[in-house]
Amino acid sequence: MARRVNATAASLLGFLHDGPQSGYDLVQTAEASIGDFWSLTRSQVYRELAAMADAGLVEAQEAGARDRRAYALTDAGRGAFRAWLSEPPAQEQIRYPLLLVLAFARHLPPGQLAGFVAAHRAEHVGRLAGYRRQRDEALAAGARPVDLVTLNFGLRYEEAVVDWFDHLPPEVTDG
Amino acid sequence: MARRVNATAASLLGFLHDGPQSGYDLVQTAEASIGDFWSLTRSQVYRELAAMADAGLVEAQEAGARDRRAYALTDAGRGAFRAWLSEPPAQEQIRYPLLLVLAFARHLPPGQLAGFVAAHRAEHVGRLAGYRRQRDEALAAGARPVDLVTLNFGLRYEEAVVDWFDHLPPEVTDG
DNA sequence: CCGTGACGGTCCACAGTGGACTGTGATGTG
DNA sequence: CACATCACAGTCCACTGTGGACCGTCACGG
Repeated sequence: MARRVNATAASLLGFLHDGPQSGYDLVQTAEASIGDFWSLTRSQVYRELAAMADAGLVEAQEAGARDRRAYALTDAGRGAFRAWLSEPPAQEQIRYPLLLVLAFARHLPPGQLAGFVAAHRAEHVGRLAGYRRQRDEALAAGARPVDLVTLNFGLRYEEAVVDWFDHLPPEVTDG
Repeated sequence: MARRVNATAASLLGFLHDGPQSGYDLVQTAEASIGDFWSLTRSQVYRELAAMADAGLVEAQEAGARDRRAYALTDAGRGAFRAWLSEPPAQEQIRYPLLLVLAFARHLPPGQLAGFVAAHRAEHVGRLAGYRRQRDEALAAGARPVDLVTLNFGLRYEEAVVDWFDHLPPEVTDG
């Protein structure tokens, strides 16, 4: 009985539906397609691939140049992926260190915060611009609404965050 | 030289500024005050307390009833906390399994998603209502804007998410 | 007086993060 | 051509984070 896979492993199985890929490829693929709301690291990918190979969910192919080793989906892997898809997804997790600092702001010398806040705001403004560009490109390429759901999440999220930054009280934004 | 503390340990040091607390207390305190954007678990709290006691950042007091053991801040702990506050906070992390499922929606039988989506929407609607109640209570109690910054983040976030849910294409919401 | 449940903590397995490190092939420049 | 450089591909480790199982202890209601 193939052990239940975790969400990260499942995402790898998902990508392998499009053909065998190496760990390195999978990191790139994942970063590009789900990286905005699902982080994963090299270490994790190789660990999961090894574990899934053990469990028969994927099959390692012959190593190519530079030890490059592609993994192919097996039927058991396809089954494990479908099983994962049918489980109710867990709630999202957010950890925001800046909010932690804000929560302890009374312990900070005044003015200390402004720089941190400005840097984070700039980061979010940049991400928002990036998402808008992505959306425009996708629409120009004829994407359907259903293709934009995850991108739209990012858009709304970043809009909300930038809006929040723009309504912070002066105690927090004045350097 | 007191080792640099991580954000979780630092938050414990922050809470201990208000007086000695046990690990159990700290879990409650943290859950109530920063739980919405900074998760931590029992295991982690006891682990960090032990490590910080080793490093001299906190001091364990005599065990009371039920092995209850309170920890008190030391000067080194106060220093480590201030050092942490002065570091630029990292970017936030979001991991949203539902988006992962949506990203792989083409592998799902139609109709499968609707239930998941509805459940998550309901959860967010509930959280939004809770935040609004909290805000109203805080305002009624005379809170200043600066006291509401983290709560406002939650409010804007949940508003954005619910709005996103309300604009999902029918392929995703129809059961 | 006893069952139940909140209190308070320990322990473990698994998952996730990030950096250090190794070696290899492609590439472009003197 | 030789060689420096850099992207590729993977390994490994320490630390951090998550969640559940488990244990004993006290308080309180029936």
